[in-house]
Amino acid sequence: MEPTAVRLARPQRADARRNRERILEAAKTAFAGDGHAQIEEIARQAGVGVGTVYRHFPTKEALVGELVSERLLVFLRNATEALETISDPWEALEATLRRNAEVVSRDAALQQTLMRDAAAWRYAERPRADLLAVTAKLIDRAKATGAVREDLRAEDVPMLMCGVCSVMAAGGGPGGQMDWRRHFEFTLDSLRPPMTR
Amino acid sequence: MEPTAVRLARPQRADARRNRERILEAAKTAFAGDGHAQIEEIARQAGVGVGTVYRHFPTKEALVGELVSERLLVFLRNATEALETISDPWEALEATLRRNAEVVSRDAALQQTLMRDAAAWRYAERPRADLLAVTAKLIDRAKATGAVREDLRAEDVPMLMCGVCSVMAAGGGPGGQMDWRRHFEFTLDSLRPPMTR
Amino acid sequence: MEPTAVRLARPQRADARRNRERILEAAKTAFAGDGHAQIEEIARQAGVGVGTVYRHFPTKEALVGELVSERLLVFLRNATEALETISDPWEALEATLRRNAEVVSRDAALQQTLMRDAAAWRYAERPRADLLAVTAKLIDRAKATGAVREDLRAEDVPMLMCGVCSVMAAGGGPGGQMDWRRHFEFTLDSLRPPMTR
Amino acid sequence: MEPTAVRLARPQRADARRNRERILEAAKTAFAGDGHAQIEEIARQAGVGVGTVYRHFPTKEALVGELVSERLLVFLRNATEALETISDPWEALEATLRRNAEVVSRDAALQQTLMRDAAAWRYAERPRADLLAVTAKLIDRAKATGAVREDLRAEDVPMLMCGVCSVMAAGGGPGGQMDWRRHFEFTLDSLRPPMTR
DNA sequence: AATGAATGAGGTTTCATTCAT
DNA sequence: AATGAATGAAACCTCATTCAT
Repeated sequence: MEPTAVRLARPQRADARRNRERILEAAKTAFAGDGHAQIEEIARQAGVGVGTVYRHFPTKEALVGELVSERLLVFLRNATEALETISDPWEALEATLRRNAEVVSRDAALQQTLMRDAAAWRYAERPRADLLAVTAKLIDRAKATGAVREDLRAEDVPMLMCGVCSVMAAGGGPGGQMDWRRHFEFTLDSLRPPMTR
Repeated sequence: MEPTAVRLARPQRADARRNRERILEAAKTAFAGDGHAQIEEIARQAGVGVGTVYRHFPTKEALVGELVSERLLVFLRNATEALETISDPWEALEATLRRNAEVVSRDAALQQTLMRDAAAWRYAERPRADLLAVTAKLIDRAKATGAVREDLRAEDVPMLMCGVCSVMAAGGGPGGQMDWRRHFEFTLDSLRPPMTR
Repeated sequence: MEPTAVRLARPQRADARRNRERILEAAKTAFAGDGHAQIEEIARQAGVGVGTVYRHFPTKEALVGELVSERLLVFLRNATEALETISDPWEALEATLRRNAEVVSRDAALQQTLMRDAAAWRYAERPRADLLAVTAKLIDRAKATGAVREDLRAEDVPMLMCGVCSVMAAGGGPGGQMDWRRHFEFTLDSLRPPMTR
Repeated sequence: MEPTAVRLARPQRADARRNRERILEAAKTAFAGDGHAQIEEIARQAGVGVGTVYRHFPTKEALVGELVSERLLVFLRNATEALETISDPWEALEATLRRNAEVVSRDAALQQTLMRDAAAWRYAERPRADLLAVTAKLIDRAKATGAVREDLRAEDVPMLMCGVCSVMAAGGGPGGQMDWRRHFEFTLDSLRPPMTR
């Protein structure tokens, strides 16, 4: 199934791969709490030594960056799928954003990172670009039917989702009055063409 | 040696008050940079010892909370003023939000706090309630003219501004593509009544 | 006894001063072994927390530098004393070098540092310069009587003593055949004017 | 599967030997910088895995020891050659020392080791003994002509060279005033018979 | 024989907070 | 009231060596 000829870069030892996954998994869990996590704890949870973590990820930042990348790939998958399976342009865009928001809402790590650890983005350039491209397609299709405002750009989407994420991360907010789903609906509405007043 | 009789009426209160102000001022400056600040540095800038900082604020969190409170009072003032001086309901609301956003944009400390240091909100309960009350008046007036959506609530405003703040804090974001003013305009649009489609 | 007017810089709290001494003392002992020492261990020996060590010395290097400085002051004292009390120029120079070599021989930390931790020298610029000045006087006096070679310079002394130190640090050397006192005698001889052959 | 019969005569020894050479070469280069080197880096430079390094040398110390041995053999060759080709005893001794010093000066690894890594000497017993023997011959010849002091011993030479090496390793020293060649000249002078005063 | 993944004991440094002076 | 010295739990990262593949 895997044509050997294609294996250009190291096939990577099975156990190493498994460890890598375990570390990523442990990191995800560790960050999930409040967005903070120590390498030692991640290592312990993954059942490996700290050195192993550092073998796989040169820096804590790189580890977080990988987490972000992984998530972006999920976003990308959702976006691509919506583009291909949902015929109504607005519905496709909405479904994409809604699914991705739900994905993020399950993981504080990403929220925190999407917003504050700007440096980690460096490690996720590729998936970010890809996601942006698909987003642009979704938007263009929607513009064609007049479902979204004319001035909407693909780059607006991460910006808008950043806002949604911040509400998630606020965790209910001061009076427990912050509901990210409500914020999300406002955000969706803001994508619509303006009223003719 | 110490005239006890005088102490009852809180003598040298002036000294303490001045120190308090100095600490707050120093903290504002310190946080302004990137939202991080060490107590020791704040103390030095204020020209006092760390111990003095802790005499005035039991905890770093409390200090940040006070900063937030102060800012909320500014918000409150802006909101009250708009309510009293701008006759058009929508313009009053818009002006309030715009001014307050500009205020926040000048100070990373508040941005960071508004979003991540949820705990600090505890120390600002009073001004928060007051601000909410005035905001409610601004919104009600606007609803009466149909300028804003019917389901808009005063509690939505901090939530929406949280989103705007997060974009400020992102400082341009990954590709330097995040512009909080643009996000603010989207947010304003989302307050409007939905199109009749 | 202490004229208050003179107290220009912080009188420094008594306990702080004591701690500083204790840390220095502990560091001396710790390094004495094999020239290696950990901050934690030094702190424990001094009966203080690591933080205290870092309050007094910003960096491990700075701590070592202080150790070097202290030692240089001892050298300086020996040199000055010899200059003042020993009338024969050669004997004064010889006594200085001999005493200082003995001082160093009791402490591996300094030996190691004198030779390998070049960076630590930065923290000892002042005493180094002073020592060099007195050494120059000792040498000039000796030159006048023809007791030392004409081309000898004050800067040669640290260089020559570096050699002696390295033999100390070698601790007997491979076959246990290295005796720094013997090396010292060779070194002394090399200061003499060349034979007329 | 594995032809046991053949294995008795140590087959593929060529491979192993080549690896060994490559490791040694890489180590030499790696140490040349500042005397520090990590096994992993050495392995990479040699194009082998760390495990292979450890197969050839049980310990980092042993590897360094081998490096020292190699160098001692060069010294030995120089000494032997001088003994055979230079008729004037003093000139032969001087040339030997001068050449060997130059050799060392090109390689920080050896300098560092000659002085501080006393343990590594253990791995170089044999060449050390040989070198000592030839040195003794050089010295004896020189003594016969009165060119060197009567109390000079072969064992003094490594001791004296240790001093010279330390000056090399100091790399210019604190004020950049340490010149190992100057130290070497002093050292040479100290070998001479004392003046009759 | 070779590989390189894994280990984990260090090592340095930071900083919110407490407490003796 | 004020001071700033002291604390010590984290936090990140390195590297000689072992061991499964």
